[in-house]
Amino acid sequence: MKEGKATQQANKEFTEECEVLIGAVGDALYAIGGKWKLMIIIAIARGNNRFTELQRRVKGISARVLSSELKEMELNGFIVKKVSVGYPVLIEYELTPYSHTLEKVVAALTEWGLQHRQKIKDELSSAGGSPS
Amino acid sequence: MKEGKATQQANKEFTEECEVLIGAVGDALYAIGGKWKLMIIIAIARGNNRFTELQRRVKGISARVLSSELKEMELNGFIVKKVSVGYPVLIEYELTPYSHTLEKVVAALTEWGLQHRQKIKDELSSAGGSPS
DNA sequence: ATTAGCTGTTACCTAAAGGTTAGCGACTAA
DNA sequence: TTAGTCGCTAACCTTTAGGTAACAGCTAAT
Repeated sequence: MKEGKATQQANKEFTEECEVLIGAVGDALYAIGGKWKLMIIIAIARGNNRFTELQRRVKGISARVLSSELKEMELNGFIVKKVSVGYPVLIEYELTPYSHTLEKVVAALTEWGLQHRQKIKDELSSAGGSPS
Repeated sequence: MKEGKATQQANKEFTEECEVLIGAVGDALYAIGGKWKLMIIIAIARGNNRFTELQRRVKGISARVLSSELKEMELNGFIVKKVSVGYPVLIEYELTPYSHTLEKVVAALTEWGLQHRQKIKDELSSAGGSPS
């Protein structure tokens, strides 16, 4: 059970680093967690700027939830709502520069999601592919 | 409103790509979403392999939730539970190779989380730093 | 005149996630 | 003997995310 002082010190730093990292993912998940926010960001980034467009693109989201997510995301500085007072009134949602800081996160998550789906598919087809 | 055929084709591919991406993040969030899973993975990766250790490291998690998360993560192939039948019985959780595929995701998320926390802190101190 | 699209809001409800408290069985240390 | 650690589990409860349905005011098309 004995540890030298150097080892103890190393452990302590390791532990602290660990807590910082855990805190950081906690913050990140708090801000962009949930089922929809990242999907909405992807959709807007891909040129879907209008409410109904988003509703169609983000499969399964309801108007109520889309509306409340957009509001929250605007409040938190991820998107801006632009109202063109032309005719008819045109409402568009756009990403702020801040939401572009999420690019790496989105990229990592989509990449992982793609290979994860592939893995699940492979497992299913090898396990239950041709049942007796 | 007119679009050439080439433009329409480009739009269609863009749209499809968008749906694939949205589907992928959806899958990813389904598998590793929620408040705790990534935190637990970080903690285990940092050498916290035992139940009580994890409970202490992942601040705020309850025994009930930790237990059920560990079970689910074992089921989904992210961790393994090792029982050493020595004395006393020693139970350790370890990451599988598969959970290491999450490294990029974890890295991106922690990096973003760190700068996000910094941003929030800056906003607070400049907005409410020295009220009259 | 009716229908449909656009951009939401409101009220209501369900399901899932997660928190709280308590305790068990086996052990150890004071 | 008492108190504490470890690795949970059960029962119960609260909170929150999210779904459903209806409707609103406006315009455009049939």
